[in-house]
Parts: sequence; C-alpha cells; structure tokens
Amino acid sequence: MSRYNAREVEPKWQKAWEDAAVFRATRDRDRPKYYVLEMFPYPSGRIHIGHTRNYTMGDVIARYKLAQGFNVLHPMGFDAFGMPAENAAIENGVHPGDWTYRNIDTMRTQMKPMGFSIDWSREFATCDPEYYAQQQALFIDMMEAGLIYRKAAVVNWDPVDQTVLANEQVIDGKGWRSGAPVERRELTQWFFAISDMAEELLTAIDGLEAWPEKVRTMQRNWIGRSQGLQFGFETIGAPEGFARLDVYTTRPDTLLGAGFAAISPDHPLAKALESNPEIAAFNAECRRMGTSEEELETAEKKGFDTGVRVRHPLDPSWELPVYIANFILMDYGTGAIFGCPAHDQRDLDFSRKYGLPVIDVFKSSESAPDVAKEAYVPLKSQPVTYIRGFAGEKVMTGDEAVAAAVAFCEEAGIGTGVTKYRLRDWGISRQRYWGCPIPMIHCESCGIVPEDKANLPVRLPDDVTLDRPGNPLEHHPTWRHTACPKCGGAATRETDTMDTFVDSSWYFARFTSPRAETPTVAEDAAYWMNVDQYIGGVEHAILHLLYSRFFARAMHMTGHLPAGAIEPFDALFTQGMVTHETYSTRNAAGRTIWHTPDEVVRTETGATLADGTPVKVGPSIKMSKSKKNVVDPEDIIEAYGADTARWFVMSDSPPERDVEWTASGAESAWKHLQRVWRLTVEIAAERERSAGGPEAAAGEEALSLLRAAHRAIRDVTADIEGFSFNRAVARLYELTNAIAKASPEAPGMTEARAFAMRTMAQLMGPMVPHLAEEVWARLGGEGLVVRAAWPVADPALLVESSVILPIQINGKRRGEISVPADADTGAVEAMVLADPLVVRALDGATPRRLIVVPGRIVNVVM
RNA sequence: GCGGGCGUGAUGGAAUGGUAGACAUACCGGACUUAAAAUCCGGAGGCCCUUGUGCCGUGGGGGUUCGAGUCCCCCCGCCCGCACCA
Repeated sequence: MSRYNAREVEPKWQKAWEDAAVFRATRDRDRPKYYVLEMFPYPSGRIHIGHTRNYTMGDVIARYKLAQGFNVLHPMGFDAFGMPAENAAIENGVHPGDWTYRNIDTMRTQMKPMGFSIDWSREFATCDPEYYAQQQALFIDMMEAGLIYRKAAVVNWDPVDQTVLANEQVIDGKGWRSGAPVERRELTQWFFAISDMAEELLTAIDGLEAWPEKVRTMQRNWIGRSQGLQFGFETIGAPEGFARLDVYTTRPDTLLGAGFAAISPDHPLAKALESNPEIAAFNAECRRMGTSEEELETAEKKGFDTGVRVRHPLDPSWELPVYIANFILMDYGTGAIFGCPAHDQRDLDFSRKYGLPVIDVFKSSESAPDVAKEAYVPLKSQPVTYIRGFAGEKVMTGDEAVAAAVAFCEEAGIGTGVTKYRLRDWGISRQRYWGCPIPMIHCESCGIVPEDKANLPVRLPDDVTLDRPGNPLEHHPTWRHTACPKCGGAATRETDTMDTFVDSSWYFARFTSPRAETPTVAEDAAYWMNVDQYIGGVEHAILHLLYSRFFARAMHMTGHLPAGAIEPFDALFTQGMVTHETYSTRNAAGRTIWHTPDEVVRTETGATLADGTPVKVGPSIKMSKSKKNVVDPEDIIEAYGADTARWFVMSDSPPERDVEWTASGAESAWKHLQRVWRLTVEIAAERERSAGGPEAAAGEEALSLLRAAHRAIRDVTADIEGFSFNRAVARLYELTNAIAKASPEAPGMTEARAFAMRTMAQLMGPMVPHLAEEVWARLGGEGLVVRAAWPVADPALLVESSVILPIQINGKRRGEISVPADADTGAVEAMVLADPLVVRALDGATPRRLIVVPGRIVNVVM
C-alpha cells in the first residue's frame, strides 16, 4: 500500500489554494466578515515551534470560519523594529535593516510550507517606510489632539557606553556590556497621555466579555484605581518652601497608627536636603539602583532619618520623623507616605529596622489580643474592630472606615478624598537608531514643531555607525539638519525614535488597508474592524493590549477608526508557551554554557553531551535563543510534513496552557495521519469495487458508524468553538478508531465508511488541511474541502435510546442502572428503588433523600 | 516585594459541582514475520498472599455540599508580568 507522501501532497494543495485565491480577502457586503489575527512575530531569525503553535491555532479558527461561510481576513506581518537588530549590528557588523529583512525572508520562507490560510498580499513590516510614514502621520494627529507631551523622566544610564539601557540590559545593577554600575539619569522625553484615559480604559474592561478573566483582572490591577486621602503634614525643621509635605494614602482610617513619614529619594524635599553630605550620599546610593519597579520592591529596604519632623494632622503635639526610603516610588501618589507598621508588612519591617513604634489601629475581633508580631492586613471588605478609630463605628469594614475617615478629614479641613491611578503616562522616546523617527523638529524661533505631513516619512538614514557610543541619529553628520516647516529657517530633527510598542499598537488596523496613503481607509476599517478573534501570548496581557486599546481610542479621536472600533479586539485568546528543558555545562572559567536539545543525549539518570560530558538538566522554561532550548519546526516538516507538525501542536495540551516539547510526540502524530491515509485508500478501493452495484441499505452496524460520525461533528464543532483543540483531536482519534473497527462487509458499510471519512476530512481540515484535501478528493468530495460548507450534525442520529446512570449510596459509587433516555425523574426513582443493589443496601429502611440528576447520576442518601 | 496563573497515573492530558484518569504517548502481553520494523488485537492508578457491594487516590491541610479535581480559607512548589525585551 502506498504511503502518504506529505512532501508531494502538501505543495500540490498549497498551489491549488493559491490558484483559487482561497485566502485572498476582499470586501464583500453579502457575506459576514471574520477577522482573525495572531500577534505578529518579531523577526528574530527563525520560526520556532511556539510560533507554529500560535499560527496553527489562528489557522484552525480561520479555516473553520471560512467553512462556516464567513468572509475571512487572516493577515500576517512583522514587528520589525527593535534592539536585537542593533545588537546584531554591533556584534556582527551588519546593517540593522539588512539583518531584519533577511530574517523576514527566512521566516516567511519557513511559514509558507506550513499551509496557513494567510492573505500574504497584505503582508508588511513595521520598519517599512510606507508603514512608519503613516505612524508618523498618526503621531502628528495625536499631537494636535493633545494626546502627546514632553516631560523629564528617569532612565538607566550606562556611564561607560554613554548610552541609555533597557531594563533587561541592566544585570545586577550593572550595564550588560560595560559592566559599569548603572546610574539613574533624567532626560526630557515624549509621552502619550494614556493616564488621561485611565477611567475610560478601566470601565470599558467590563465590556470585554470574550477576553479571559485573568487578563481583565491584570489590566484592572495595572490601571490600579484607588480612592484615598491626600493631605499635607505641617513640617518642622524643613528647608525653605517645604512648610507642607503632601502625602497620599489609601488607608486614612489608620492615621492614628502612624509611625513615621517617608519620601522617595527623588522627592523634591529629598533633593533639597542634599546639602547634607550624608543625605546626598544616601540619595546617590538609592539612585544607583535600576529603574524597574521589581528591583525597587525587592531591594533591601533602607531609610535615612532626615531630621525633619512633621506634626500629626489629628494631634499637633504628636511629631513623626521623616525618612527618605528607597522603596517609595516618586511616580505614584505624591512620592511621600505615612507609615502604619501595624497594618502594612513593609512598614513593619522598616519600623523594626529603625526602632520605630508600632501602634495597632484595629483588631480582628473584640477579644483578639494586641499583636504586632506580624502586620495585620485583612481584606478591606472584612469587618474589624477599631481600637484607635476616629471616624465611623467601632466595628466596620475597611472600606467603610476609609470612607468615614475621608469624610471626617474633609469636614475637618485636613485633606481631600482623591482618586488616583497606578497607570503612568507612556514614555515613548528611545535613544536608538532602529525605530520609527519621531517626526518633530526643533526650531530656535518656532520651538518644537511637527514635520509637514507632505514630507513624511522622516526616513532613517542608511549610513549610520553603530559601533560608537551614544545615539547614532544624533552623531550622523547631516541627518538631523533640516528646515523648519513653519518658518523655513535652519532647524534640527528630533533624534529619538519611538518605542517599538507604538508599532504594534495599530498594525491590526493597518491590515485592513495595508497599502493606503493614509493610516487607514474609512470603508475598509468600517468593514473589517474589529478583530473578531485575537490570539497571542499571555506575556502581552498588559502592555501591548492596553496600549492598543489606547491607540484605538486615539485613532478614533483623530478620525482614523470608527467609533465601533475603540475596543479593537472583540475576543482574545492567550495561548500558553512552548517550553523545553534547558541543558548546561560549565567551562574552565566556571561560566555557564548552554546547549541545544540536539547536542544532548538523554540517559536514564540525566543527560550528557555526545562525548559523555555530564550535562545539568534545568527546568522546562519558555524557549529562548539565549538558553538555547529551542526546537526548529523545519526539522519536523522535513521529516514528516507540515500536517504532522500542525497535528502535533494541536493535540495533547490545552492551548491556553504551556506545553513542554518532547521529541516523541511528533512521530506518533505522523503515525496517526498515516493510519487515516491507509483507511482512506482502503475505503476508496471498496467504493471502486462496489461502484455500479446495488446500494445496500445501512444496517445496524453502519448506522452505528454514522451515529459516531454525527457525534464527532457535534463534539468537534463545540471543541473548536471553545478553543479545546486537544479535545477535538481526541474526538477525531475516536472517530478514526470507529472507522477502523467497522466491518467493511456489513450492509451499507462502504458508503457509511466513506461518509465517515469525508466527515473526518472536513472536521480535521482546519488542523491538517493538506491531508484533508487528499482524503476528500479520493472519496468523492466535491471541489476543495477548504471551500466545503462545515458539516451539521443530524439531531436524529445523536439521540440514544437508553442511558446508564451510576448509582451512588451516600455519595459513593456502588453500581449502575440502565434507564430509557426519556424516562422522567419519578420513573427513574422507582427503578432505582426497585434495583436489587439498592434494596439490599436499604435493608427495608426508607432513604432520607433520593437525588436524581437526569442523565447524570443517582444518589441514595440513607 | 506586588499582580496573575498553574499543580490529576510513568508521561501529555480528559472530566456544565455528578462514574476521576476520555484520547494519546511510553510500557507489558499476543498475532503476523526466519527475524526486526511497520501493522493489528489485548492489558494496565495504587494497595491487600482478606480479590471484596473492599480500602486509598487529583501538591499539603482544613471547610461548604447528598456529592469536590472542580467552590471557599490557609500553606507548599513551579511559571508569567512588573512600564526601555519583543
């Protein structure tokens, strides 16, 4: 029997799809549209198996919706600006653009044999001048709409390389290349005013019903709306101009538990005190830390007593010390707090360290002892007993107490209730070459003015030197010199480029009219938006998705998107990552050397290199180039074909969960597809033999197979709708087993088997499209299976005549009973009570309860 | 540190609060074969020399319920994000 030859079959059908332009998306008012999008890749070099999994998921949805009669848009592009291209340029002397476009070519070449239903005519890369020209136009429009401004912000500065470092380039407080201790430095930067939309972005989350709850929760927490009290401490011994110290607290109810006040090292008061050399030194030490929140929060808590005192707002005779503390963020609230150690673990740790008092404000109940071993931090919704309250009842919830405290303080003129957000404005300035130039011009007489739109794009120069420190655009000999678009005088260009997150914040809208001379085209955007199904990694749950939601609103405000598209992603699915074990050895210098999976031989006890050197097997983590734990899908395609790779990544693991890659899985996927193929050839031969003969009516066994096929239609459809691809695969295994077990000579079986197998071709088509076409064609399917309408289960073939109910006695399974499917509860109860098993168990007694869950279970409670 | 998630046989996993382990991998046995591969058929959570209408079993401990892998509380472990990685 001939083997299924993926190498021949797959290109054949890919050509057939291309010739028929099956995946070309064009506006068509007569068909409902469906826009499915996977987060586009960064062109890092090669596709890895994680991409394969991601795009196969999108492809299953796209092909399924196509079969359901939708006009499907399924585009692909490249998120092509970013640091790796510059790093490659520095390390290998290649131009970032050459490196990027070469990678894009490689990755496209790797993706095409996968047979994805992508409309490649819409492809673009964000580094294409045609794309970033429109991004610059958007920037100018957003500027005019008041969504962009400039302010000073803190960056990581490498004093040796004279460059700004990304957080990931700061390792243990040192620059990754220079090894020099990183400093914090202030630069004037461009900002998007996303925090102006904080409330809108927060409340609109409620409407995102087809988003995972966890992503909605993360976004809510990120925006971090809090209600609290802002008030001013009267200071004692503070420098000129600091008579008041404003603090913000979300727990004003704990004011009488105050132990100290603390300010950020970046607070103006902290800076004003730097004439004291000790304070200057402390602040400088704090500023040696990186800028990431994680680093600030996990660093050892340190403080410095400034000597300044503040008066407690409720008791002017009560003085509190003011510390500078390294864990206070200048960006949140007022950059100053009061510490309540009894009810905040961090404040407690701090108080212990510096010998500050700990005063309980409330307890869990009237009788609870006064304890201060551990900060008592109950949920704000939980009622507690106040022992040092000053407003409201003795027993109330934290929420009630906060409201009462705010009301009291407003009444007494101590402070005001305010709503604050954790969300900060989005700083987009990057002092790098390989990004979208910010289209602004600095003119001595006109100030900062936008470039004339007619002059867009502001192109990146090709001739740059990346091997010297600093921003390449800044030290390019001519690029920055230009004429002021307003007065025509000599002026200089902005040399900062945009954060690459900007590029990915509107690409989904660009796909609706990718070649237009404007960012979008109204009719196209109105027809195709929103993205009906967006698919991507959960690592983008916050930033990318939040920025995109902001951008969609900004694009609506500036006339580039319709009002209906301000929430651009109707449904979101976050797929898990593909992980793999890591393998490492140490070299003579003790440095860790990583090894790829194909360099390593697994043994029973561990792993070794080919030469027998023992290898340390590390945990299975996200595949990354740096850890070398990557698997190249090309190897699998070469050995087994694209369908095998697609089938494998869809089977076994639920798509939202991480999947650990193992080599054994691919071969079993291939075996299964071979089995489907053998059955197809067998059935095709049976049909040929019986051709022209009288058609036998379907007997009981054939009917049973038809029933199995219809159950598969019902279940696979539900599983695809619910993103349970692994279950859909299991259902298809069951159908294969049913077809294989059916006796070919049973009456009517030839056609029943052919029907079941054609159904299988349709149901597995979204996952293994090439094999599906081949099966479909061999068994008399009409046209291309990719164009065939999705099958519909016949309800008459789904009903069973009887069901088997397990019988529980006191919650433990003791037996089962077969009852007619249409028996009502009373009839089932009677049958259960008459069952010998139950009679014996009851031994003449009357059951206390009899629970019948129709179609599921019976529980007899004695 | 903060926010979010996950934890089920040897393995990947299945299970609207209702028969735990579907389906698959690996494994064991059988058929076919000179043999092997491939293929086909079958077995299988653990325990007991009590084989039963038995007991135990979904990271650990507690709770709600007629009934908990699923809901609630506490704990442990792992993973993701933390604003200049994409």
